[in-house]
Amino acid sequence: MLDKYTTLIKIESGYIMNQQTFDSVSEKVTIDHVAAYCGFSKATVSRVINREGSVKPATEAKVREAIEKLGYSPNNAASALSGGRTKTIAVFLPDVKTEYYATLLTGLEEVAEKQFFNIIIKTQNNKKALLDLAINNRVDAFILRNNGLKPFDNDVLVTLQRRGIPVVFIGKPPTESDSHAILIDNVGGARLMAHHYAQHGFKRILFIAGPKDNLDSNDRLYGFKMGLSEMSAEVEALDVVYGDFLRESGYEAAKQSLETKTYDAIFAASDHMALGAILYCRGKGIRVPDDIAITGFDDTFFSEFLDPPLTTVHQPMQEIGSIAMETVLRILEQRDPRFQKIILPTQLQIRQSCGCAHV
Amino acid sequence: MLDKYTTLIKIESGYIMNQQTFDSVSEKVTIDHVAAYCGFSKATVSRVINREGSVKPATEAKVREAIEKLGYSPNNAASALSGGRTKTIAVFLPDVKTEYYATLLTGLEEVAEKQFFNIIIKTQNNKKALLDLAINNRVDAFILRNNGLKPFDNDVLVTLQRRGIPVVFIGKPPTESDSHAILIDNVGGARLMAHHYAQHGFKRILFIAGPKDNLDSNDRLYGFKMGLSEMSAEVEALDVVYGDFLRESGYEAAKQSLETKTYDAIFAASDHMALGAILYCRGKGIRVPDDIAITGFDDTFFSEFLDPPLTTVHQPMQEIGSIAMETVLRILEQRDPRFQKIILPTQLQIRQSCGCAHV
DNA sequence: CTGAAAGCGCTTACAG
DNA sequence: CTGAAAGCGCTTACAG
Repeated sequence: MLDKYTTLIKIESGYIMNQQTFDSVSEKVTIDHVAAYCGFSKATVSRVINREGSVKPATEAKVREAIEKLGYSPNNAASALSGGRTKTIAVFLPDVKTEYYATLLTGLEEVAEKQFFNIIIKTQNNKKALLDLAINNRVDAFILRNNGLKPFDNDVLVTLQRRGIPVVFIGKPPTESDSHAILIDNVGGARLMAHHYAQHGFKRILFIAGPKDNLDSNDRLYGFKMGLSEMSAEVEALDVVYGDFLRESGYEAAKQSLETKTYDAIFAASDHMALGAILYCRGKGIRVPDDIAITGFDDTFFSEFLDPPLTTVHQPMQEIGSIAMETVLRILEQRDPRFQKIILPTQLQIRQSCGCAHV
Repeated sequence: MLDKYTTLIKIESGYIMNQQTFDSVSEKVTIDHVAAYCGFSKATVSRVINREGSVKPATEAKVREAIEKLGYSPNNAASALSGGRTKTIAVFLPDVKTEYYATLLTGLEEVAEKQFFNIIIKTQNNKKALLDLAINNRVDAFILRNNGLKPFDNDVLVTLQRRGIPVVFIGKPPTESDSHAILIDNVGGARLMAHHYAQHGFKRILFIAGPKDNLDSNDRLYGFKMGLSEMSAEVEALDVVYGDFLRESGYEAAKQSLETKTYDAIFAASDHMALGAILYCRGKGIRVPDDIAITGFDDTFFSEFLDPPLTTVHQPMQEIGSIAMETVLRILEQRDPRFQKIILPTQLQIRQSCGCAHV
């Protein structure tokens, strides 16, 4: 032990060893080193690191000084193996490429990095992989995004619960129960859009929805109808076609619908589908917004730069990510999260594709 | 041991235990279990898992059967701690939000997932964090994206090398040495763009570059000039302004330059800057491409949907990611990667912003 | 409030 | 080709 300790000191001060200069940060410092350095046992060192609270302030101070001095940071694998924290969070996302999820991930990453947590991302809803992470204690908690289509296996959720592994959902959780979830106000955003539609006086409206039983899409339609009726809008037609949130399906939906019927406006449940509809109109020489208004939902990066710039419902994507991560970390620290479900506000982003003039 | 083994069998067949039904996948199976099941020692089991090759085929078969039967998968923390594989790769990216990196990450993720490797992503070029991952054996290898501005500390690289941890760079590595790198053909792509410019007969050209000493940007300018001279283009002016690859800087560059001078065409070193330039022109009533041609580099998602659709140089972003990951895994498996440096081709993507007609 | 000791689940010399 | 044993760096009862 003394040997190790002596060695350590040398390294720390950057001495020459074996004909090579070692940098303090480039060599392994273990809990034994800091224990030796401060004169307490490694159990005690472990306790101050894990904030067990049962350590005398004076000794805590000495331990912390040693940690600082030696540049010690715990080996996560060892902690994990002995049942402690892994300091890593598993994140399951449908993909990582569409701007929506990329931005979400940015929010997640940002706060994780700040708290010295690692993120492991998985893009396949793979039951085996998920369980593996949980069972082997590779991960302290999960953040799950349910894409609204194939929900997570219930027995997976049960396993996590039985093992006491915290889970935070992004979007509606598969079971109502007592799961934590970060949601956005789909209903409210669509409702605002409806109010705006009423002001424009649109009478024949096409709603391009997401997949038929997608919860987000359904909420948006629900809110839209609610808003329309609140304004006693004299709607002659409110037709609904189903897409899959992607551009291509928006194009197809517009094509199908506009070939047989005319509308004053299209409200798409995603900006990508709105883009598809705009592209269809552009190809057909139908002018937006002069001949038809087209609006979306999401306010993704490109919406602002479309021609015409897209009127849409803004949702705080990055914030969803950062709040989800904060919630998870708060649960892990036993600081009871203040809310079980957090609903983030959406807001109407008026640009020109609805027919409003450029200001 | 027998006890454990018996228990295991019960679980495996889904028996009722302690008034609760256990699912085989939801309980922990260790190397001891499979050793007991197949009658060999755990050392042997470990050997077949790690493909040490020194195992008799007959026993390997039995071990594999046991593994399969019990649904065993090794505990990564334990492997890591005892000096083995962690089955996780660290990925350092400047960000994860811009489409460029999001797509890269998708490629990375895709092949990692397929090979049952985990990815830990970091978006801060944080020396401490990087070393931590390496020193604590949290990670088998690194994939590093040098953003061309603040290169990775050389002593970090030295540390990795000394520990024998494989590193693959995306983009030019900071030191030429013998590092693995996945590159794209910046020079070739820009050269093709120059040829196209020559065909259009553009004489007064503005090049909106990236940061002054950014390698990608410099290569693009180099290739562009090369292409121009190859065609003996009669260029009256080739001015260069520097941006930072982002939209705003493209806008500013266009503003500065077009206020004092007129150009036939602008070639921006990124699509985002090209977008900025287009936005500036749109605001000023300068028609693209009628009054001025504007082209970019990257072929990001939105380029196709701009008005006019952007002529640009396509680079295979997702492929860069997947090849980088494949290269890393190949190195880890000791299968010598076929190439030290891999340069992926770029190609000219002609759309309308250069003045070519819609076909 | 603190320490000695066992144990987490692997891998890897070392024998044979 | 295979096994017994030590050890990786922590955490956590259990004592005191």
